[in-house]
Amino acid sequence: MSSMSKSNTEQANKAAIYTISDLAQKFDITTRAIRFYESEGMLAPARDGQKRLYSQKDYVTLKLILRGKRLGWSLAESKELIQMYNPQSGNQDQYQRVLEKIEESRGRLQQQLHDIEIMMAELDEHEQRMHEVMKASL
Amino acid sequence: MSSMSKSNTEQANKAAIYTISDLAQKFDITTRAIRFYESEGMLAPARDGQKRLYSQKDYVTLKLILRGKRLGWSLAESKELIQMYNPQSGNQDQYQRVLEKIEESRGRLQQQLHDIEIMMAELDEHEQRMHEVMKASL
DNA sequence: TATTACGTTGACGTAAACGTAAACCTAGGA
DNA sequence: TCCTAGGTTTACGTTTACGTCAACGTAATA
Repeated sequence: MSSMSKSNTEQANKAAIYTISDLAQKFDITTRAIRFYESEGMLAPARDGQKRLYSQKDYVTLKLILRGKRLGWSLAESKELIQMYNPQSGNQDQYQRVLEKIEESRGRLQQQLHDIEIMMAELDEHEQRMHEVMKASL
Repeated sequence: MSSMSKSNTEQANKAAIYTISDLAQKFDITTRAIRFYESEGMLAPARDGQKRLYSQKDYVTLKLILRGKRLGWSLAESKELIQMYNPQSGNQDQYQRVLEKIEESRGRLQQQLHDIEIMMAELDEHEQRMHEVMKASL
């Protein structure tokens, strides 16, 4: 009836909460790893008594961490990125520093992009040679 | 005068030889690292008495190792790749296994490519937000 | 009520990839 | 002949990123 109420799914999403083993399953990592990331100051789950309760934000943070890992970033580097994404009120100078870090990250990603292109090309080449050698060996 | 002789530069390249500190300088790594890679069976430089002499092939191998590192590959993984590139006479089965490894490497590189695209997009987004916040804070 | 499942906090262990220091050799100048 | 600059081996130390117990709490379930 009301066009003013936010969708229930949105409400549900905001309230979405995971246990530590939920996340471990979803991301195929161990609970130990998740606790370790917390000890490194990368996660700060809520608590129900002793038990950790992870929000959607924690979920996203974990996704960032693991994406970083796949790209060979250290946890320290991913932590910087994550902190960068977390809104921090600051002065112009600090904004400037964040912009520099963004540029830095971009630079690294571009280098990796370049490395991947070369590796792909070399794999292609090698595959061709392999096919030839295989034919010759028949 | 002869169209049969290989170019001198090619000869020169084959003879190209580096000391360990030459390579350390060129790649901006320590000699310790280079010796470590050898101890891991990834390099096998010639010797002049005690001293190591690195060929063009060693140079290329080092390049592969470092490219792998930039992409977050372990030395063990890079070693596999390097061995894959080294011509090994084998049977059809072994060729098949090499082809599978090539596919595997490609898969990983594609995942990384995808991760990079997402990261880049997120960096762009965040930069936009930063600019807005900076304007607002003036 | 006893078990099972899942959670917690220590705390020590481990693999990878070098760093660092000691103790030595050796060829080429001053 | 004595440095100095480079090279060598051996060996222990260090950082990162968790793995692996142990010892315990708690909630649902047979």
